[in-house]
Amino acid sequence: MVLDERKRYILESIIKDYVETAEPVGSRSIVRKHGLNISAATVRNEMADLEDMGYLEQPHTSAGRIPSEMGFRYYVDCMMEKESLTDEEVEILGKKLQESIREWNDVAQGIGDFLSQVSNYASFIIIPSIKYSHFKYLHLVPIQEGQALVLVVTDVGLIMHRRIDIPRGISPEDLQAISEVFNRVCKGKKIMELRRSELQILRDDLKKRQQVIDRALEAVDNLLDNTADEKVLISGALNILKEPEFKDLDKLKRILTLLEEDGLFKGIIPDNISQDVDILIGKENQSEDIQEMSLVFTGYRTAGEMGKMGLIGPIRMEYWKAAGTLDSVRTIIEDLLHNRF
Amino acid sequence: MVLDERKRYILESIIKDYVETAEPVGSRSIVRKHGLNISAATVRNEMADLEDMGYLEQPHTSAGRIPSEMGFRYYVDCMMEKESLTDEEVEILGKKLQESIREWNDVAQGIGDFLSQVSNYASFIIIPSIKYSHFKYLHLVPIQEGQALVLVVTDVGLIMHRRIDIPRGISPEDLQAISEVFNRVCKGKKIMELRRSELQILRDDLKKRQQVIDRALEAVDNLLDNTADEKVLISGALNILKEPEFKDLDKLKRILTLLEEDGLFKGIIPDNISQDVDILIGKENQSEDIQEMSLVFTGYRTAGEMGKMGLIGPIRMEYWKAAGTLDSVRTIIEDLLHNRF
DNA sequence: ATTAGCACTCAATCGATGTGAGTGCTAACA
DNA sequence: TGTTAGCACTCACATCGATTGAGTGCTAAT
Repeated sequence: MVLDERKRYILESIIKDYVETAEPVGSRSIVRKHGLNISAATVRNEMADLEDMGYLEQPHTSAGRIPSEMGFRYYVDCMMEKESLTDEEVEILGKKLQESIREWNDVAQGIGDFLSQVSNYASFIIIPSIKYSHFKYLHLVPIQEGQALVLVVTDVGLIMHRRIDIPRGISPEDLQAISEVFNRVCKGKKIMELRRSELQILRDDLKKRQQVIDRALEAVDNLLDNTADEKVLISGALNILKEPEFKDLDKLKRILTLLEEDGLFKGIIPDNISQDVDILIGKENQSEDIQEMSLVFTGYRTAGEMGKMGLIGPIRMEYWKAAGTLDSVRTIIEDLLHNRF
Repeated sequence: MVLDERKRYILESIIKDYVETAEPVGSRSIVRKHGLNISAATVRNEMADLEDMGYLEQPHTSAGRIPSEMGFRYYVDCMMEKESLTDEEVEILGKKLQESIREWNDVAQGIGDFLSQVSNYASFIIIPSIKYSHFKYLHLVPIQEGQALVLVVTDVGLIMHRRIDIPRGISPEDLQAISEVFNRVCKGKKIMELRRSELQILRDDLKKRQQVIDRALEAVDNLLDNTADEKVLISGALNILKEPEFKDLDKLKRILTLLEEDGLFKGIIPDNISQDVDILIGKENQSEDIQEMSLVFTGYRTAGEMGKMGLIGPIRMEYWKAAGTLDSVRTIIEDLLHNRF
């Protein structure tokens, strides 16, 4: 559907005003605020047209208009210009990342915090499952008599550990030797292939140290069970308290619960995701739970796998800023991942 | 102040009713619900007395009475019987703990979750700073050419790690040797004494491996900076959404923010804390931010240090259940800590 | 095609009124 | 002297109608 210049301008004005104030926008206030040299009556006619076409709606007869979800969709598809991070904001993020040169988990948390602070919406960032990353290194470290640490390192530099009990009398050299066997067998395998059953071969190989290997295998199993899933980090959930549309306690409760309970959240993010910024407005969301919210999200590439991140806000959302921010942040962190890890 | 039997019974009735319903309690409903064989008028006289003494108050002239903070205090001090966990609940906790035989951090999180679920209030659990625990073991583990892992183990079994860059040409044997020097010098020191300046001695000792030691020292510094403070875990913050006293959005926002932002929370928990269950009701709290809430908390002993945990709810709180729960959980986790770590 | 003018709509606000749960006081009673 | 029935009084809360005002749609003039 093609709109003429003036209709586009009016639609945009209404969207900007409505996003800012959360109030229906009237014809008078448009001419006043946006310096049009046509009369309110003309605007009214145009608005009536836009409503017929489905881009606007009226809460009730004597109120102004608000953009419909379709109106937002049109704006996002045909008119929006993404607003990237300012230099200042980029600098802030840079500093934040420099402070935490630590594990990627921490970095991700930092990025999530940044996203929610700069946008004033709730942010999420999903770290891809380690299942598909590659095993690099296993080390058995003696901790004290009777205990050792199983240390697993992956190719993206993720480090996981578990403590195990070992029989007395196993020397550090024994542990070293066992580690070496592990590494020989597992080199380059995918993490998800380190399953116990497939490593039984080791056990048969080295009868004598059977018990240590058994324990180590258990630890690896355990690590996989507990960390293999993708990880969801939410930041700034309380930002939604700022939005007037959630002054209703029940709504608020539903949404906060959705954001706080790990399990619930995963369901609302689409599976197939690209490196473009994608937008789902209100009922466009598959999951009913967030059909009164909008989702702006993108994928980021990390060592072969695809992570996801995005922002969650009201339908009346600053899509231009949200989309621009995500664009900027994605390129920044992909650079970072490429250079640092 | 001593109250006669009947006044005590009436006070208790009012507290139980008010905690349950959050509504002012009238004289009629007391005789009705609690099967007293005196008339409402008599109860009214008693209530007037209790109000004069400060144990009750009236929101307005024509409403029923609600317990004052002083009334709750009297109840807690002189009448309350703690209600321990049921056998069922103990079993649930046991199962939960068995599932997570992992790090103490995870166990603590599990306990926090349990507390908030079983009580329907927000829970907190504070893991004491590792500053005062003792260094047990340091290990430098080669990860790949040019990188090593600094592994620090404390006497309570906490394991921390940081990755460092090392010059090419350092062999695993070199790392082993350096580790041994570290361990010799640091054995039995408190973690907070592992500060860089005090370990310079190492550096002078081994000119040749200077750079590795430098990096390792940096890593240790870094670990201390980032993990040395006590750690606060909050669970079930959203439980406060259930309480009618927080239907006011502003209040709600203040309190949720307090619970979600790490820094803010520490200020509201008293410093000196014993292994008894302690209760702070409303304005008894030092911190203004939670003077419209109550705090029920206790200390737990872990390897020499004192951790803290507790529940946060409205003034109209089920103190008996909260206090009993904390009592039970404390003994359970002290057993656990004693046996397992 | 645009605009001024005007009647119309309807949410929101305000005030008056009624209702009811609960109290305090008094006088009678055991 | 403690207890109780009776009754007038208070006050939050709900309900109803009137008023207000921002905004619309329609019509007729430009």
